Amino acid sequence: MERNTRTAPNPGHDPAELGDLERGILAIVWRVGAVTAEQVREELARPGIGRLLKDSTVRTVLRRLEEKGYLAHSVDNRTFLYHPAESRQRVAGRAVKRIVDWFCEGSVEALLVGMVDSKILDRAELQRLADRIASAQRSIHRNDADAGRNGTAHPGKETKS
Amino acid sequence: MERNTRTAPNPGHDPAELGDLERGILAIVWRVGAVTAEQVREELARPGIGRLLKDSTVRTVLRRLEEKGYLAHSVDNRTFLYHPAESRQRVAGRAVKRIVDWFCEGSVEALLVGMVDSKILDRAELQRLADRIASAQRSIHRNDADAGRNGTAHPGKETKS
DNA sequence: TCCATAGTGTTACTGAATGTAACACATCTG
DNA sequence: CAGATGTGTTACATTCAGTAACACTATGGA
Repeated sequence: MERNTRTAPNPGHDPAELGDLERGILAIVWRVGAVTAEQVREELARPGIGRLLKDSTVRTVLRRLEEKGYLAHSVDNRTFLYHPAESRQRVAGRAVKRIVDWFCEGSVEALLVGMVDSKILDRAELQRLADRIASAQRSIHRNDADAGRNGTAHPGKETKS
Repeated sequence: MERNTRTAPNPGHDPAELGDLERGILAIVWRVGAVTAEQVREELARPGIGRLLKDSTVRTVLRRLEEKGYLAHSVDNRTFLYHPAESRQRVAGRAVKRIVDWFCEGSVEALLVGMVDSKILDRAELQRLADRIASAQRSIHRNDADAGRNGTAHPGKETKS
């Protein structure tokens, strides 16, 4: 029982419903790649942003993130090794889709207009973006076929006892 | 005292922290333009999506939305007339900025890549987007100067008693 | 063999945000 | 003046995220 790297119980969870700590921990996992609860705990403590959290706190959040489908874990010699179940970009993409659906009636174009309008994107940047879309598309094309999906599906390392 | 069309107490509120009902009501206000609590109530009841809410419920949510800076109201003959304090696009823009900052390290490009990656945007659409950015920019340029910011700052109609 | 250590599983408490609404108060109108 | 209409205030239940304690279980060394 208990096969490692189990499937996420709830894929496609709404990323807007992540709290600050959850987001922070997710960021760490994305950055580091595969972490233990202890590592996460240390990472969190580093910049003095937050005091050192209790071990159980970190583990609770990690578990919740797994339940929500953001993380998966494998068991490396009795220790949980959490790793991303989805790439950051994928999560971001879904989050933005929701926003576009809710507030822009599904029009990505309208969204970009809104971003410029609210000074989030200036026209120069938008132009740069347009210029680069072609190359981005090429890169996407590559990723379409190989395992390059940043962070999705970690290569095995399962040394289950 | 109590000048009408008061200033939003909390502009720039995080749009991710809106509940379903709040979002729904906001959508109605954006669609209709300026509404009374009663109108909102009727609109909400229409598709049978939710049962008819009590009047006080709707008013509470409207008030909260105003507190959060999404709506403003003017008093038309003793009746509150709520109207958008910010355009949908602007709100969407802010929401997306947060997401980009959190999940894409500020790179809108990475976001677009992620959207394609998670099938939210297909390459054809992205291409169309690129093709249209120039014209969108022209349109933005126009909006830069005139009052065209969809939904922001409603023209007066204040018939305060 | 037996215990200390390292890790996990389970359960819980608190505060904030939302959905939902009752009730009291004010004002216009017939 | 009474009723209708509309606002102000207050409240309660739920849900979620932050935070953590405590119990349980292998594993490795004395």
